[in-house]
This record gives sequence, C-alpha cells and structure tokens, in this order.
Amino acid sequence: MATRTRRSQRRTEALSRERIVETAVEVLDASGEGGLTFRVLTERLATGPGAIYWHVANKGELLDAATDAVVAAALAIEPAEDTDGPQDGVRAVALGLFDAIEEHPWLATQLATQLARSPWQTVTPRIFESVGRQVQALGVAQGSWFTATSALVHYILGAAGQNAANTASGRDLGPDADRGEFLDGVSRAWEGLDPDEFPFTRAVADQLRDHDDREQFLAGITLILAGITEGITAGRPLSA
Amino acid sequence: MATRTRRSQRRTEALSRERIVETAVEVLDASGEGGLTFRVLTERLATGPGAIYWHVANKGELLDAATDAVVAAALAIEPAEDTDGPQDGVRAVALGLFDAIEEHPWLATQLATQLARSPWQTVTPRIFESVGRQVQALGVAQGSWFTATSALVHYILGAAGQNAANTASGRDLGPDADRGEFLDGVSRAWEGLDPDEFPFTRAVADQLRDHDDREQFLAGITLILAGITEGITAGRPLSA
DNA sequence: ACCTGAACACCGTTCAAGT
DNA sequence: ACCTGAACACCGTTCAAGT
Repeated sequence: MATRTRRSQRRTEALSRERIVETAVEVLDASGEGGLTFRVLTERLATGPGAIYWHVANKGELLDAATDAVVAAALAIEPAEDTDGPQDGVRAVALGLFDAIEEHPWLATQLATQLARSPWQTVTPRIFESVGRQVQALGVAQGSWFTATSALVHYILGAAGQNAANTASGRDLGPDADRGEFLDGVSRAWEGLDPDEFPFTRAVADQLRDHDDREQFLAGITLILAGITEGITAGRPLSA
Repeated sequence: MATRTRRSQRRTEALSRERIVETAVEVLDASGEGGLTFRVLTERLATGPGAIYWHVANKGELLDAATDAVVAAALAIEPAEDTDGPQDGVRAVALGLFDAIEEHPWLATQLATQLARSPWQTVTPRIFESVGRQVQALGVAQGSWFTATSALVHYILGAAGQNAANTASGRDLGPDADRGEFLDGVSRAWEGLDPDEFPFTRAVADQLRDHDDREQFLAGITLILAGITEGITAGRPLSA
C-alpha cells in the first residue's frame, strides 16, 4: 500500500477517446448541442484542439459517438425476463429510449441528424436489434419482422423527438414555469387559432392540455401493437 | 400597353421576406442545410447581410419559415373528396408529407430541430390539423382524437426522417450508386454484424435489401390504422 | 505516439452610415 | 423604411513544432 502512490487521487488521466466522448455527453446534457464547442471541450479537458483531433476525426464523429454511447446505455437495461406478456417487452424497450431522450434532450435532434449523416451505422442496428427481439417474441411471422419493427422504431423516434421538444421548451420558460403551465400556454395558443383553418386543432386543445407525455407515448405503442397482433390473428402478412 | 414598361423583364424586384424564404428553400434543396449561409444568400439576392436581417430576425427564423412554407405547400394538396375509404384520407396526407421530405431532404432534420426550438408554433398545428381531420372522418370517438392523431403524426415524422436519411445517403454515394446499390451495401453491413450481439438485425438484413421505402411507410400507416379501427369496433377509448 | 497552440477560413450577427 | 458593407466575436479545423 505504501509502494502504490495513492490511486484515489483525482485521476487527471491521459486523454482518450472515451474520456472525450464522456465529457462531450456532460457538456451536451448541461448546455445542449449549441453549448458543445471545441473551446469548451479543450478547457474542460485541459488541452488544445489538436489533442482532441488526434482521437476524434471531427465534430460530427464526436456527436455520433456521444449518441451511440447514450443509446447503448439506454438499451443495455434489459427488460425483465418475466414481464406480464410479450407486449411488455416492446413497451420496456420503448420506454428505455423514451427516458433516455427525456434525460438527454439533445438526443432527439441528434438521432434525426445522425441517421441522416451516417445512417445505418451503429445506432440504428442497436435500436433495431432491441425492438426486433421483442417483436420476435410477440409471435410475428418472420416475413413481417422488418415491417413491424420498422413501424415501431419510426414511431418511437418520432414520438421521442416531439416529446424532447416539449421538455426542452418547458425548461426555457424559466424556473417557475413547469410542464403544466407550458402545456397550458400552448393549449391556449391552439384555442386562439383561426376557426376556419384549424377547427380540429382547436377541438383537441383541451386534450393537449390534459395529456401526459408518457401515457400518450405508451398509448401509441399500444395502438401499433394492436395493429400487429390483429395481423397475427388474421394470419396475413403485414403489408400496405 | 405602351404606357406599362415591359413587366416581363426579369423581375429583380425589391427584397422581401417572401423572396428571401423562397431563395433559402432553393439553396437548401440544392446544397442542403450546410449550404445555406448568409454569404450564399447575399450573393444570390445581390445584397448585404444587413438587408436580410431587416426582413428576418436570424437564421433560425429563416429556417423555420422555409420549413413552414414547404410543409404548407405539401399539405395544401387536398386529398380527393371521394377516395375509396376514409382510411385513404390518412394515407393521402401521410404520403404528401412523405413526398415533401423526399423532395426536400433537409426537411426531416429541420422538422426535428424546429419542433425542438419553437415547437407547437406553426408547423405542428398545420400537420396536426391535416391528419386530425382524416382521423375524425375515420369515426374515432372524440375522446381519442388526440391520441390517434398524435400516434399517426409521430409515426409520420419518425418514418419520414429515417427515409430522408436513406435518400440523402444514396446521393452521397455518387451518381452511379443508385438506391438499390445503397441498400445492398447496408444490407451486407448488417449481415456482417456480430452474430451474438445482432442476431435479429442479421436475420432481417435481406428484408432490408428488398424493401421499398414507400411501401414500407404505408405498411406502418396501415398498422396504426388497424390499431385505431380495432379500438373503434371494440368501442373502447384508445389509451395505454 | 501523442500533444501544443498559433493560425486560417468561415460563419452568424451587428451597426453606423447612407438613401 | 429599407439597404450597404465593414467589422466583430466565435467556430471547426489544420499543422508545424515539440516530447
């Protein structure tokens, strides 16, 4: 113990790709995508930009790596083996991603843009795999695996993105404005829309006010699951 | 006719917010989001940056306006009154957005980030309204309007975003690489994934290769519609 | 092999000055 | 009211030089 000089000392360890990505995630969580600059990064890591570029090709790759790290962590939370039914497996994976995006609002935008940049690279297969296994467990015919999984993944990404928007905006309104007040404001804005142009939107303004993001998200999953199982019992392939 | 000096002369008309937004859309279509800079804009409009800032608050607002203009145009294509069934109304609106995103790939990212910036402002109500009216026509109980419409909108945005990614990436591969070759490459990449970590993804690699984006998109819509109508016939509210 | 840090090209935005 | 264009602060990225 005397020979090993205290390892407990705050590890100002060498720069590494891992440490850079880790720091990037911290910065993104704290100040969003706009807050992630090489200047901030070099300060927090106590280096120069060149050092970072030694480990990472460019900012895009850094964002990709940050996204992948967070998504991987979110999906690593395996759903309990003995859930009520196979449908709960899908719900668990979906909620895992939902929560990750709520925790890291930058993820939503990032998933959209990353998929647009280096699409089917790492993140998409990861999500596809997790959702797809649950779809398999559902008893979907093999020929419909891709269709059913795609539908779920698209919905999850779309819904999560939209929801991250809500969460992030709620924050911007300042410390006093909570989620309820935020929705209240949007709901009132909807009620103030042109009656001729937006009759439907006005009609559901109160449903918007009262809705719960998480519940709503799950309701959508349930809807898709109903469509999938309906196809299973009918014994026909899931196609247009 | 003699008094009016030829109006047909290329209208180098005065700068206007409308003309700026129009030009922005052209630039975005031609060279993507990265290609839209104030320098390019000032050159194409033959002015200085200050002139643009007189009509537009900042780049974000310009992107919002461009997004709104394109979405509005896409949704303005009213579905034919006498379609086969009420479900086709939903399909028509969904395809309108799908096509718009395919035509303007930057729309996908933009929709995601715009919703994250100024969420329920103009674009969301527009989409919500169009989809919602078709949901009404479907015979969904009023209490489930918001849920059903949300599910569809989330799916549409998620799917369209993903698909824009494909389209855009296909382009990047150069003039010779067409969509088929692109999917072929991704499919092979999926087949090369770790068998222990990605069994499902590997199993659907061939379904990815053979799939058609548009068909797949519609299959998802059908799935959700099945879930919705299943709820209608069962006579219970659409909730989690 | 890994890091330093000055330098570069470019970007969004501002603003005093013009008409 | 609308436009000009130089100027500013900041950003991602490079690279010769160090260890």
